[in-house]
Amino acid sequence: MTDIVVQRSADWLSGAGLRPTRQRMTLASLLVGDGQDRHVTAESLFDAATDADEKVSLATVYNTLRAFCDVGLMREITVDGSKSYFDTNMTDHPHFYWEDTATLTDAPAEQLEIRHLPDAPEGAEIASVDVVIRLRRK
Amino acid sequence: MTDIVVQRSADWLSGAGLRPTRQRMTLASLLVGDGQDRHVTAESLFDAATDADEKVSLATVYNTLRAFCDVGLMREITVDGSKSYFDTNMTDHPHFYWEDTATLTDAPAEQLEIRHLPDAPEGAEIASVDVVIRLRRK
DNA sequence: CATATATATGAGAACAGTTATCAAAAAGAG
DNA sequence: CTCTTTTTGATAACTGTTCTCATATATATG
Repeated sequence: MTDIVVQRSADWLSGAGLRPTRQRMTLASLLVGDGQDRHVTAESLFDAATDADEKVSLATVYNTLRAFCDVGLMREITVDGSKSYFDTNMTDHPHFYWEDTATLTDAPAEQLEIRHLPDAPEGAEIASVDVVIRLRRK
Repeated sequence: MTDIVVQRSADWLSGAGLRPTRQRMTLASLLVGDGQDRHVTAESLFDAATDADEKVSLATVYNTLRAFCDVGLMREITVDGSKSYFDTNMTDHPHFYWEDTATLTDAPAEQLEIRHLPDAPEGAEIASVDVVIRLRRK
């Protein structure tokens, strides 16, 4: 883990008021260490940590992903009934879901233009609008 | 179950080439018996059958919902990580997801106007576009 | 630096939703 | 009817996730 990765990870955590424990630093560096956004499942992040020879329990991966969401560092994306996906990109944007590999990537937000949205029914307000573009390999 | 409900349910099944067993007729009548579209989970449909004093096992509810999807009578909608939702409305349309009750309803398709959609990445094509409007009660 | 207090971790149990198993029952064909 | 195929359902198994709680770690305080 280079200095800049450590720095970025530490900043990311402290900016949200989270203590920089060894496990959180490990996961943070895997998530935002290179300054890029990332989409993970609990399992994929656990595997990534294991591959990097970092010991983090699966329970902690779950706890930590939830903690990151709670403090607004990540958001949960619902694309598939069976697994939860988490995204470090907090801006409002659509997603590509690759059906063959069950992976999630960002779709360019500037290419989505919604001209009109259904009105929220009486007594309700729109909390968010999720757009998932399902892709099939040609 | 009135004649028209029986008729509609039988037609719905036979149109898809499915045998009209007692269980399928029960579930079909609950789903499309009144000619309206419906959104269910396996559990909600099982409960509805139970409430109607019709004996259908939970396993059969799952089998049947999958069978209905396989033959194109229904589609599965992904809105929430924990449960699968099924919709009898096969047209392309957005959904309202009511966060407080975890229920799904149709949003008026004619009120959604997508002017431009991100291009599918090289080597991929768009299979479908899911739009879920999350609602919060005011 | 030492120690107290609050917080985080992890092994494994528990849990929810769903799928698989497979013998018994029911549907349709001949 | 009888035979063959399909469907059903009780229950076990499975998957992803959450819970439990003793132990370990981080930070605050003296």
